[in-house]
Amino acid sequence: MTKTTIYDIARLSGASPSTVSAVLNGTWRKRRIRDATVATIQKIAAEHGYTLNRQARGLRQARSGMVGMIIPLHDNRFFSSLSQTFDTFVRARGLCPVIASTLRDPDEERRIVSTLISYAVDSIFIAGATDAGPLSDLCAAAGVPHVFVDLPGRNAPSVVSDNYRGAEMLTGQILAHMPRLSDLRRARPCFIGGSERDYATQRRMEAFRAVCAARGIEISDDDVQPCGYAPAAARAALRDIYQRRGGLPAGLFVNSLTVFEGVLAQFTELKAEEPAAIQIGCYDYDPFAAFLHFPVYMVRQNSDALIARAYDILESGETAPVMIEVEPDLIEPRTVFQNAPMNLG
Amino acid sequence: MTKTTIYDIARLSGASPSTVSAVLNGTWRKRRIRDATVATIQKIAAEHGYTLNRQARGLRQARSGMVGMIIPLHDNRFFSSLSQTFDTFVRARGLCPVIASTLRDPDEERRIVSTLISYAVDSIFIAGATDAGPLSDLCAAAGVPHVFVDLPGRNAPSVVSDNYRGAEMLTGQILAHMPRLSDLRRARPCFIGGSERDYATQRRMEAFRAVCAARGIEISDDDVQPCGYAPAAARAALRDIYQRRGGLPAGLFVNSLTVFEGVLAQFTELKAEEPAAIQIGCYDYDPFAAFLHFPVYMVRQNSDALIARAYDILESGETAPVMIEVEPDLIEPRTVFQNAPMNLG
DNA sequence: TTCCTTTGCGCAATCGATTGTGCAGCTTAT
DNA sequence: ATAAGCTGCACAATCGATTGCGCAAAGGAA
Repeated sequence: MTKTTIYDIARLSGASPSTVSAVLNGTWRKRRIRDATVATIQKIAAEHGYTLNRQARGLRQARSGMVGMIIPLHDNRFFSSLSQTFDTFVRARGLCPVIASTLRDPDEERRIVSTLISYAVDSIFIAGATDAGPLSDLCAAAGVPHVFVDLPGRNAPSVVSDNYRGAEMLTGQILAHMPRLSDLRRARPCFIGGSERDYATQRRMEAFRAVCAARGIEISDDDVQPCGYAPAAARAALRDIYQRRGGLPAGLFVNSLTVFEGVLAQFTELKAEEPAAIQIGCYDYDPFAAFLHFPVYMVRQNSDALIARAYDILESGETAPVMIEVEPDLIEPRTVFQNAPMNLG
Repeated sequence: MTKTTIYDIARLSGASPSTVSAVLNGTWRKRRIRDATVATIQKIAAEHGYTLNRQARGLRQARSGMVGMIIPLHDNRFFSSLSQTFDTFVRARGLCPVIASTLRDPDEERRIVSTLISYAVDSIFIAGATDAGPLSDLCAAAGVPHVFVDLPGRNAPSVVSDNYRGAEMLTGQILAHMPRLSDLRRARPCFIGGSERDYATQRRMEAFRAVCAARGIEISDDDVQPCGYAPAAARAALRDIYQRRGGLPAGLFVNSLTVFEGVLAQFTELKAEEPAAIQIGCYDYDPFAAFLHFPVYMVRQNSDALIARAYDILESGETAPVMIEVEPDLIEPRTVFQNAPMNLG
C-alpha cells in the first residue's frame, strides 16, 4: 500500500540508495554502475511497481519539471487552441503542462502566477493577462523564465499575433466586398467589440482606420465601438448603430467570436436579407461561423506558431523584452476544410 | 536572488523554523504562538517576499495540493467547457488544477496518469479515456482517489451525461419536425457519427432506435453510421447516404460538433434549400451552429453538473463503481442567449 | 512554599530523491 | 614489487517544509 521508494529497492537489491537513484533516473553511466547491477535494480523496481516521487526530486533540484501557462479562459476557441498546442509542445519535451484560467481578473492572475512559482515550475507562458507588469515582477523575483503570448509584456519577451496585419487584411476584404450604399449614414463601415485598454484591439482599430483612410473613407469615432467582449454588450452596441443609421452599416468589422455571437443574436431581430446585404469580417475563426447564410471573412490566429516562437525564445535564454509578431491567416468564406486544423473531435 | 525560506525568517526573527512554519501556514493557534510573535514573523516574511515551497510541503505531507484531470483534447467545445468548470471548482477549494490532453491515445493516457500520480496529485478526474481499466488500476495502486467523467469506469465511480435521455429528446424533436417524404428511401431518419466502441455513442444509438421504433419507424443498420468523429469521415458518410438515397434523409441525428462540421462541408455541395427542407439535430452545442440558415435542435451537456457531481463523489470518499447520470439540456433553434452559459470572451 | 497547569516555543526526525566526495579492490605499467 | 589509475559503488549532506514531543517559565491553587 505505501509506495515503494528507492530505499526499499536499495534494501531489496543490496545496493545503496544513491546507486538505485542513478539507475532509475538514467544517470548510471556517469556513475559507472555495472550493467548487472543496473539490470537487477531495474527488475526489482519493475516488480514492485516503483514510481518516482517527483516532489522529492523537485525539492532537491529546485525545479519541478512542470511548465505553467495562464489564459483568460479555457472555453474559447482561440485560447483552447493555444492550450492544445502548448500541451503538445510541453509534453513532447517530457515536461508536464499546467494551464490555469484567470477569467481576466488581475488578482487571480497574480495569485495563479504565485502558485505556479511556489510549485517551482520551470517557466511560465502568460497569455492574455490584463495586468502584465506585476506578473513579470513576480516571475523575475523568483527567477522564473517567462514569456508573454498574444500580448506584449513590458519587462519580458513576448510573441504576439500581428494584429495590425490581420486587421489590415480583414478590413481590406470588407471594403472590397461591401456594397456602395447611397445612404451616407450607412455607407461607412463599423468596427465593433474589444476593449480600448487592450493592446490587440488598439492595433486592430489602428489598421481599420488606416485602411479606410487609404481608400478615402473617413472614419468617425462613432464608427468604432470597442464595447467589450460580452455578447450582450455587442448586441446592444449593434442595436444602437442600427437605430442611429436606420439600418446596418455597409461593412462590419467584428472584433472577436463572442462579439460575433452578440451580433448574430441581434441579427435574429432583422430580416434575413439585411445581414446578407452587407459585408462582415470577424477577427478570430470558428468553423460554424463559416457556414452562416451570408459570407464572412475571418482571421485565424496561428496558435502553433505563437507557442513555437515563445518556446524558441525561452530555450534561447532570452530575457530582454523583445517582441516577435506572427502573421495570422485570412480565411475566405466557406473554406472550413481546406484551412481547418486537424481536429480529432 | 536565492529564495527566502523559513530558515532565513527564523534567523531574522529569532524564532525557530517550526514556529515560523506554523505562523506562515496558519496553524499557529494550535501551537499557541503569541500574537506578537506571529506579527513579527509575518512582517519579516512580507518584507522579504517569502513564498512557500510547495514541493517541500508536498513531500512531507505526501500530497501536492494539485488535482489532475485528463481530457482527449482542449480544442473542443465540450471538453474545454469541462476544463473551465473543473478549473473553477478546483481553484475555489484552494487547490491547483492540472489538465492534460491525451489525444485519445491509450498509451498517452497511461503515461499522463502516471505522471500525475508521481506529482502526488490529491485526486484525478478522467474524462474521455479510451481505455479506462488500466487507468483505474494505476490510480488504485497509488491510492489516488479518482472519478470518471463522461464515460463509465469499471472499478471506480463515474458521472456521465444521460446520453440515452439526451438522444431520446433529440430524436423526438427530429421526428416531430421532419417532413413526411413520399420517397421511401429518404423518409427514414439517419444517425451519423461517433464510434461504436464508445459508450456514449452506444447509448445514443439505442435511444435513437427506440424512439423511432416507438413511432413505428423501422430503422435499418444502413440508417446508422457511426463513422467516427473526424469531419472528413462524416462528410464522406453523408455523401454516401445522399447518393444511395437520391437526396438527404428527412431527419438527421448528428452525433457531435466535429461531425456536424463535416456535414456542413458536404452541404456546401448541395442547394441551400436541401438542408433547409429536412430536420437536423446535433448532440452537443455550439452557439454559431444555432444561427445557421436552417433550424437545428441541439443537446448541451451540463458540464457544471458533471464536475459538481464528480467532486461530490470524491469528497464523499466513495470508491465503489457507482454511476451517476446527469441530464443534458435540449436547446431549441436560435436561442443562443437564453441558454448560453456566461462567456467572458 | 510546593505542586500542578498552562503558555510559548524549540528540537530533531522525517518526507524521497540527488549529488559531491571518498575509498576499497583490481589492473596495468614500469 | 610498487605506484598509478580505473572500476564500482557507498556515505552523508542537502533541498524546505511539517509535526510529535518535550521542556522551561509563568501563573494559579492549596
